[in-house]
Amino acid sequence: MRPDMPTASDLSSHLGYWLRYVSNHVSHAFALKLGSCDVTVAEWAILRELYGDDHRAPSHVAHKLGLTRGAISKLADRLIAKGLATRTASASDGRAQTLALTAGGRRLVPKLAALADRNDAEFFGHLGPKQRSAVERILKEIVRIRGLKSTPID
Amino acid sequence: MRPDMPTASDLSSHLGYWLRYVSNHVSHAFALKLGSCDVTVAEWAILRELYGDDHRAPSHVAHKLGLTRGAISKLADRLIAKGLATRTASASDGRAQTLALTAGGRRLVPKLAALADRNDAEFFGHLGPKQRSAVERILKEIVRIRGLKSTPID
DNA sequence: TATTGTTATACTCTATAACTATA
DNA sequence: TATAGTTATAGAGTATAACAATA
Repeated sequence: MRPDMPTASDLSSHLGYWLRYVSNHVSHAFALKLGSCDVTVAEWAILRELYGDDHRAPSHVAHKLGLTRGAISKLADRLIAKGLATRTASASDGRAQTLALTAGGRRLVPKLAALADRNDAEFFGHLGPKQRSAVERILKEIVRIRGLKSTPID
Repeated sequence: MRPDMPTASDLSSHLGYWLRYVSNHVSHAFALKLGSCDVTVAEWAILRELYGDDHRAPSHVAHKLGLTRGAISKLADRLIAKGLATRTASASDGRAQTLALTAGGRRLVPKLAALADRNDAEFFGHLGPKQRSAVERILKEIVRIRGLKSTPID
């Protein structure tokens, strides 16, 4: 370091930086695993969402995942093309649609979840249960706080 | 939840999932702030790297940031086009290059760091100092462990 | 042959904005 | 007019692989 250099705060201290660094690598490793099932990380997020909460409006999924409706629309197209999900028009509201898993999609989710388990173990397996749950709690807390604060996404 | 549904491990328990969720939002919010200085998040990572460790080989930067040389090459092009960095041929090795900040680039880093500070505060400001340093330690530890394990990136 | 870097190509991810159809 | 959803467009981010120059 140069003694005459402005500190620029402490460059190594931004949590966002390390979060992005680690997240990029965790997601990339996971993407390689999911690739063996021809599914991407973003697709997995939707499958996972629909698995617990089937027949949902695209806008609901968008809100849950923190994405725009346009993004969900495109991802849903891919899932449908792969035979993993369906899109159904609502009977009561001509504008509304519903997303759901096909039988194949539903069967696939536990397999993908096993890959997610393995990926998690590779990156976080060394953490003790207390550390692990502390991280999980902190992340979910941020989502909660930001979720309340956030203006509608589009 | 459907009582007959296979558990698929616990879908809400993948740290990688929450990490990606939070990281995406933190990075997006940061990108909006950096946009006011016409800098992207990936460009910031390089500027930040060169600020503390100037005149570095692209391959060194790639290794530090966990990216490929091709990715650095493209990002460096953009930084050079913006007048924030320079690329210099090595005298001793005809293949080697060196990246460094321009005076303007060096002046810009503290401003960007202030934006990073602000972004961090928005997302992590509610954490106590102990929580904060715990998260930081855990993230850096993962980088350390994975760094040792990882095969060269290309 | 091995290494440093660049370039060409291709995808995913995601947003914004315009648009369609319905309410 | 407002809302649900789709589509068009665009750009960031990144990888892989082929390539050129040098060692």
